[in-house]
Amino acid sequence: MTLPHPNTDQISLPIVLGVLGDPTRLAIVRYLASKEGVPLNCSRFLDLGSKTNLSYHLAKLREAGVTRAEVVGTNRMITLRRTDLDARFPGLLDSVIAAAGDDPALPVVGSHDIDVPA
Amino acid sequence: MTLPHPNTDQISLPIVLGVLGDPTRLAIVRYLASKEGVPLNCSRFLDLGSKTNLSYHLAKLREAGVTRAEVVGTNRMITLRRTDLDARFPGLLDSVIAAAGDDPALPVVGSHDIDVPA
DNA sequence: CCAATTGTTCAATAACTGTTGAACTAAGGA
DNA sequence: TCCTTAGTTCAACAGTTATTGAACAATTGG
Repeated sequence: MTLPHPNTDQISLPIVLGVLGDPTRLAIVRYLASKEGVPLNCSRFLDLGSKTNLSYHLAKLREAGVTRAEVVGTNRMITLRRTDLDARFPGLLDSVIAAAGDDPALPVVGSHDIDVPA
Repeated sequence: MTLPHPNTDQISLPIVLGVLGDPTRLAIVRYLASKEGVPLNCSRFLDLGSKTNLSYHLAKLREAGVTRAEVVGTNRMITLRRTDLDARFPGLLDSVIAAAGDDPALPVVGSHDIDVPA
């Protein structure tokens, strides 16, 4: 009942870069990074596309080794494989997330989230 | 007779990542980084593919803002746009080059150079 | 059990990508 | 001038990618 993930040492640089070379997936990664530690289910990303389309993009990210998906009931809890990526490609994820962080051209997840004042 | 290049602020993160998500182009960038400062003409990369194919990949890199191509006679002198990329996406190029630096899966430029280990 | 929720799989499709060979342009040197 | 060198452009092609709706599977709650 677990989903296939590459081992850390199987993660390929060109594949990771290719997978990140898509605005939808970059937006997913940016959102995951902003909620690090919090496992999110797929529906969290529905702002970015249809259910089917998200399933496709999340599978790409998982197969590339960028994300991990854990099956919990009917949910797949998605997390960034930060530790693994940092070990394999030091600094890469940080610089990508920083660059994506203020890119207004990327689509946004949770634009209608409730703004919680401090 | 100058070739079109994007301005620094026009360089797009997903486009750069997408362009780097190809082994041939990563090999080109890795080689350019290893010869930084030295302008190289296109023929330098013929190990990686046919003349036509190289023209295609080098155009992709140039249009994405990763490389600069200067016309000098019948040659195009290719350089990495390191300063521009560092300004736009701090740390990104360094981490990509470092990650590519020891990737045995990438094709190699200049395998006939003085490269032979004892 | 039944129904709702969560997400995947499938087939179809349109668009894009990488690769090729032939033909082309442009500059430089004999 | 003619030939060579350096590189581009073009049309064609096979393969891949992103997207969609319909159908499917699995789990959970009533």
